[in-house]
Amino acid sequence: MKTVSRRGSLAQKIKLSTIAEALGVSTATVSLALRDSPLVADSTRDRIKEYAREIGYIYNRRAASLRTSRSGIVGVVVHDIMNPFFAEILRSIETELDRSRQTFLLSNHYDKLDKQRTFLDTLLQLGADGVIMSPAIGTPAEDIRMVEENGLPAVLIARSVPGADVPVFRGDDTFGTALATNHLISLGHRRIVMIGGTDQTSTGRDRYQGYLNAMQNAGLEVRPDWRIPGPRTKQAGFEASQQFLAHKDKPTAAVCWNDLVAIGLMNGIYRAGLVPGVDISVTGYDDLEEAAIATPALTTVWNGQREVGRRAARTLLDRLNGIEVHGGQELIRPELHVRQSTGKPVER
Amino acid sequence: MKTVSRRGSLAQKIKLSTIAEALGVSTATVSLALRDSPLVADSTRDRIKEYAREIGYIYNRRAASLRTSRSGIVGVVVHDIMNPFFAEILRSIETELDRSRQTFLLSNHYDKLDKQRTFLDTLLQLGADGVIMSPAIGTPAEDIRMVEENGLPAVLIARSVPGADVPVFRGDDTFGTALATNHLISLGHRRIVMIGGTDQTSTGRDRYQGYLNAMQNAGLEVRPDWRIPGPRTKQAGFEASQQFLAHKDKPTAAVCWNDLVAIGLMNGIYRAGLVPGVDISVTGYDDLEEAAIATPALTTVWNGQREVGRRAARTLLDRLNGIEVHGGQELIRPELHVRQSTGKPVER
DNA sequence: CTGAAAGCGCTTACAG
DNA sequence: CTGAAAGCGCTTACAG
Repeated sequence: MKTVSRRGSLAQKIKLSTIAEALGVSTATVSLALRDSPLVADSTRDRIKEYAREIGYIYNRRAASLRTSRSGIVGVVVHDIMNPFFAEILRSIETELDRSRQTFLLSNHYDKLDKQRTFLDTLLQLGADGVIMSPAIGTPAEDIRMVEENGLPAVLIARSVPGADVPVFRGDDTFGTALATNHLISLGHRRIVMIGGTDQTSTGRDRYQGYLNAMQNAGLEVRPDWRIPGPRTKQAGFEASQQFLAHKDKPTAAVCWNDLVAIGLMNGIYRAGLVPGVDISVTGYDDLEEAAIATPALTTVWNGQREVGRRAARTLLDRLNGIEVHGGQELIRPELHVRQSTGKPVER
Repeated sequence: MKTVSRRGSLAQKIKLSTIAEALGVSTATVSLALRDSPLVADSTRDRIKEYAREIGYIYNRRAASLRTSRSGIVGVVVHDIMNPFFAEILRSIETELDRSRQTFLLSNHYDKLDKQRTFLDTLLQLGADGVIMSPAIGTPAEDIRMVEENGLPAVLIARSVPGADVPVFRGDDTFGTALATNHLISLGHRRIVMIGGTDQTSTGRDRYQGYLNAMQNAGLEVRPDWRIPGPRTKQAGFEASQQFLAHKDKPTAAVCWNDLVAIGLMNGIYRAGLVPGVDISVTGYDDLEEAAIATPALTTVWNGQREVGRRAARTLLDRLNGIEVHGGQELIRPELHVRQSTGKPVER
């Protein structure tokens, strides 16, 4: 157990000029050679690259970026990267950005505007090339405009910001929730509750609207207390189960905000001695990998996470490469995946 | 739907000298004022800061960092940030780093050495101040030494790298797995299987060793085919359930690599018409938030994720601040949390 | 308490 | 195909 010091003993910093002097060429030539410029003779290039590798040269991106004003950094900020819904989006963004050798700088904002602002500020200070964001609740269009005006192009995912004229990629939530609700109605359910979510995001409003549309089109009554709003976590779903089961109207089915809420709810239903999919039907939303192996396997709505991430990343890369891109929303069409958590209603 | 161009129309870049000229002071004074140096008169400082805010000045960290060779960036690389085990560690790292106003740059390596190397390289190029890593399987000590020698101090979490003389924070896996195994033995189980994990990581070897120790200390037989190695996911646990249930020796309990595997296994047990915690006892590892709301609530080993993250971050920050720090491993002592997924054995 | 000047390590016209 | 020189936007001795 010996003590370690802050810095290793680096003999002395190796830089372009170190190589240039050693090989008797100019720094311009070294710079061009290392970036495979056709302006440099093959033999010169090979000599330079070989020598650079040999002495362990490390390219200084700060210096380069200061000069070129391109950093190779793309920021990504979402509510919570540990949420599997965002996780799946992030994976496809990562794949796309890796391909273009962009470094991606990730952050959570936990729906806190000031955390989001701090992050955007960091990106501006680092001279990031662009940002992909799922905006925090209450993000004003002005915040988006500010970063854009400072040379940081933005692309939105999952949520839109009214008044912000940038590309947005998200699922068609109204349509998707209607799919789930209609599925329950077609099984014979009449008393259907919606659990989770909030009116404060575009997603929240849209999903509730989809539920309302489906209920009303079927001529079913919608009671205000049939909506149990709340966080979008397993824990919240678990806790909502008590409120749900104690409901005097004995609802027979629940349309859940997402798979996490649905899985939590199903756990709560089990704890109460009932069987989800038999005694109570439950639908999720997102079709996380986990949905298929839940018990019972969860009927849910596939929300195109991969697609959202892929298209958002590509659109941003296009903007970086000077390709013109359309502002405005692009909706991915969701699909219903029927599994075992839904069935015909039984009277309790 | 109008087209958006790559860059907003930024009138012209505002920099220190813009402010200096406007206010008739030097850039040195502006620089010092913005960083609250006591060298600057209060009134001068206030004038400068006020004006900077007014015209929307954005600090250029690349330029500053080029000059000072400190970037304010700390890299964090783990197998998979979406894995809830790492997620909990990351959250506490985030909290610590936020407090010190360090930007944290996150990456997955998915246990691919070259992805890890690319990331470390990026950190070196960006002049990152330090790195916290859960090293990919097979990471040679040489890789750690290289980054350290290039001025990037490293701290390891969750896994150690033999021969690398840097601080390591992880749970005491041998002890923890022995806790779980002993718990099952004390309930009366004799045929206990270990599911998930691999011999290729220090964690994998240690956890298996803990299981072996407990079994042997109790004088119980350990058969080679009582180990079902595999990935550390729900999916893997789910799939292992078939192999487990088909076992000719009819094991009555399973020590799982982690909570994810345990939850997947329990789902598989349900699917087979058996009840975990009654017909088969199952233990997890990590005590994720999810463990407490699983069905049945999972008996598991708390692994000190928060603690690991917090101490790793603090140790790195100490190194950055020139405080001497001890290399070598620090083990967090795990605790057994008994819930409903374990009980006395029943003969099948 | 403030200013003039050098320099961090690159890249990019420009000249040859 | 290669080199000399300017400049990206900061910070830091140094001088006053």
